[in-house]
Amino acid sequence: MSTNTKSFSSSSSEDDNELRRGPWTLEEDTLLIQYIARHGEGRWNLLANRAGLRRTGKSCRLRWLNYLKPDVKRGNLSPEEQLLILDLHSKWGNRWSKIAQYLPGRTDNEIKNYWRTRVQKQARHLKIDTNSTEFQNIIRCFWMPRLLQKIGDQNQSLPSHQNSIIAPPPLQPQFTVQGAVDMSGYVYNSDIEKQNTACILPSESPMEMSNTTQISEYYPSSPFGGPIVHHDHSVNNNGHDMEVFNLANSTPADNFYVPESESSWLDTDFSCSLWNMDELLRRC
DNA sequence: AAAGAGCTCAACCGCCCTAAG
DNA sequence: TCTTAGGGCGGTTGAGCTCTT
Repeated sequence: MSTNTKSFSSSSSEDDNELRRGPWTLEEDTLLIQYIARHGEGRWNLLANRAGLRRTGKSCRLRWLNYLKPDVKRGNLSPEEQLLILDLHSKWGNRWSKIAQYLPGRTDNEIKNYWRTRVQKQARHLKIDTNSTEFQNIIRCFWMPRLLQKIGDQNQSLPSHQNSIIAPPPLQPQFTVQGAVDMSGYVYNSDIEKQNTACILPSESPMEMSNTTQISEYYPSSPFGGPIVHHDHSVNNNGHDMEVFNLANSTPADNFYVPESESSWLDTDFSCSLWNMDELLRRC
């Protein structure tokens, strides 16, 4: 959206010394860009004066960083970026600027807006607090896997090399929990707080989930697009040590085999750190 | 076609931290 | 040590756009 088309609140009769507020004009943008091109960023109050802008230093800084800076990326967030935001927010909370450091070209303002308009909206619809364990589980169990599927779909158009990881089968909805439909099309339980489990369990699983050992092996989200119910070690035909990951509702043919030497790319708690997933997807 | 509701996102506010004097 | 200015950051607002009825 171009703010240059918005109405301007200041009148032509306003005091010349009065600071301007509201949408920036094309002329102001040009002044700011030209000044920074010549003198660089920083000392924003001084910059505002010397550039001839009747704006506060803060306003200039914000306009530059969030809109005018050449490397600012426009347009919708990609699934990868959305996934990273969800993952990093689960770790750091509302540390928007810190999260933005991991999304080149995206501003903290943009990420904050995404969180408030997309993520918080879902929580409101479900009447769940975004900081609650329930909502975190929904993100981990349904939203993130769905984004991973989208990323996988995108990557399927690329040449694949069946090397270290066996390509996953198309992710089918593995949960039959009754409830609302989230923005990614999955069905989840809107009354989740009534569940006693810490995470949403698949309704059907090839693994018996009742004993303590196997439940301790259950990870609701994984880089492979679904919950991991078991993992083990094996040796392949070439004599290489492999880690074997079993997903819910999978057959042995669907297992994911990751060389031991590569498994360090996985988070120990399978919390879907994007850098690890990115690397895994690249290697698929 | 019109009106109202809902959504998006640029911009502002106010608090906090840090460095310089 | 205290004061002050600059800058960073998270929260909030509201104009304009889009969607729905």
